[in-house]
Amino acid sequence: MTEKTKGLRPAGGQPDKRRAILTGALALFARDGYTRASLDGIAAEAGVSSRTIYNHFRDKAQLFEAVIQESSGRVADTQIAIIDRHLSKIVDLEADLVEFGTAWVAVMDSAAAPHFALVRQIHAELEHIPQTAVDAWRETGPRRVRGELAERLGRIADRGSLRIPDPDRAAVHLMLLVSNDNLPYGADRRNEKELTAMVTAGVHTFLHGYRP
Amino acid sequence: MTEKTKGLRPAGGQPDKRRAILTGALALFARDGYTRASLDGIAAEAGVSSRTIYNHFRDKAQLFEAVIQESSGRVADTQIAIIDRHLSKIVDLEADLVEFGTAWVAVMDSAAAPHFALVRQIHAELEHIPQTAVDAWRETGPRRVRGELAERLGRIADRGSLRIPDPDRAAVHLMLLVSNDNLPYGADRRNEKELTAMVTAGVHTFLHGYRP
DNA sequence: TTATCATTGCAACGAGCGTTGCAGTCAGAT
DNA sequence: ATCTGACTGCAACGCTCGTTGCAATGATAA
Repeated sequence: MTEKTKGLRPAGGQPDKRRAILTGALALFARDGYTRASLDGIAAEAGVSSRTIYNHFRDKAQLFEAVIQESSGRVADTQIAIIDRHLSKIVDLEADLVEFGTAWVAVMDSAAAPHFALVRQIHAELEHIPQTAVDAWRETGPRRVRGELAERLGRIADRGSLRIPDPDRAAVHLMLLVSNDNLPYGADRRNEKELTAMVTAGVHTFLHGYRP
Repeated sequence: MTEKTKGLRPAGGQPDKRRAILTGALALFARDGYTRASLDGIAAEAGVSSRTIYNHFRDKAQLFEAVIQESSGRVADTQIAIIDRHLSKIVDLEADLVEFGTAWVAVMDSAAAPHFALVRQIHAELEHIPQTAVDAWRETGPRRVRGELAERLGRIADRGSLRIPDPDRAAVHLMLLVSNDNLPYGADRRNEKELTAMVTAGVHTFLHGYRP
């Protein structure tokens, strides 16, 4: 509303409105969850009439699934970029892994923080989301990222720097260790120093667990 | 309703009713989450009039917090029992850790499955639960378990079987690795063989990461 | 028996929410 | 200028839910 519309508009609603809706819906779904988040709240957050949402999405459920898909794809791209940037050319394996882990937790805690709050909502709502949507999300999100990371680790193992019997499992282990999976086991909120200490310790454990 | 009341009854409602309410509320809160779960549904699940719930608990929020506390304490006791049973007397460290991990994931997947579904709901609802309740839960639940496991690991390290700079971190790493943290990274549902493979691989990584 | 008390069923309230219809407005395309 | 289509504000619907009040029931303790 506060901005002027510019450019052509394809069929099915204006794309900037759609993007605004998706962004606002991500924010509210992430914070409040599917049931608690209201369409009026989403509309307000997006700066859009609540009636417009029904111009772009069939109902609340489909909006939720669209938000999941959109956010998952975007974040997966970001994570894969981090993987490519830090794990393509290896010079010092431990140092490169630490830098990878640092970038990993940084993006999880800042830019992609709403997305991972949404992921917690998804995990809580799993019984109420149609299986097809869950499968689609897993495929375009975590599975794709895990596959990319597993491939990189496998390539490093081929060069002899690691011994990895199961690349998928190694990828999961590395992600778990460097991110502490969002403090589930009673950890406090971390400052900068504790954060790098966590990443370093995780990389250390991973490295000695998979080093030949 | 269907059972006869027996024994004395202390002030504030009958204890079997209270337990039935807590059990039913755990089941529904775990499956549906705080907002979606209705008091009528909980009352039906518990075999109790919805009016009776207000005899035992002030409102829905306090019932939720009571369920969290009750379930967390019970499950923490179970987990600590597993820790004591498998990590007190060490004969073969790797074998004992694998047995520990096997019992760990078994209880998470069966007896305590509703509790960990509830934990996922807590993680999703964190912004809507009073800080005091969150702190109380962390203390009687994950923190207490982590402390117990850290102490055991530290004692093993004192005997020279492990080299552990930070026992708390080591405890978190071990729990993450043996449980894969409830398949967040795109893992499929596991059968029995994959489950032991997961535990074994996790123990292997942990052990080589922390072995001197 | 009588008194106490937890439990129950029912009715009611007020609020919030998803969803739809309708009329009006505004910007771009012909 | 006219037409098209998207957006908006408003009102309304039906529904669910948390919560409370009230009268009735049944069991226990004196």
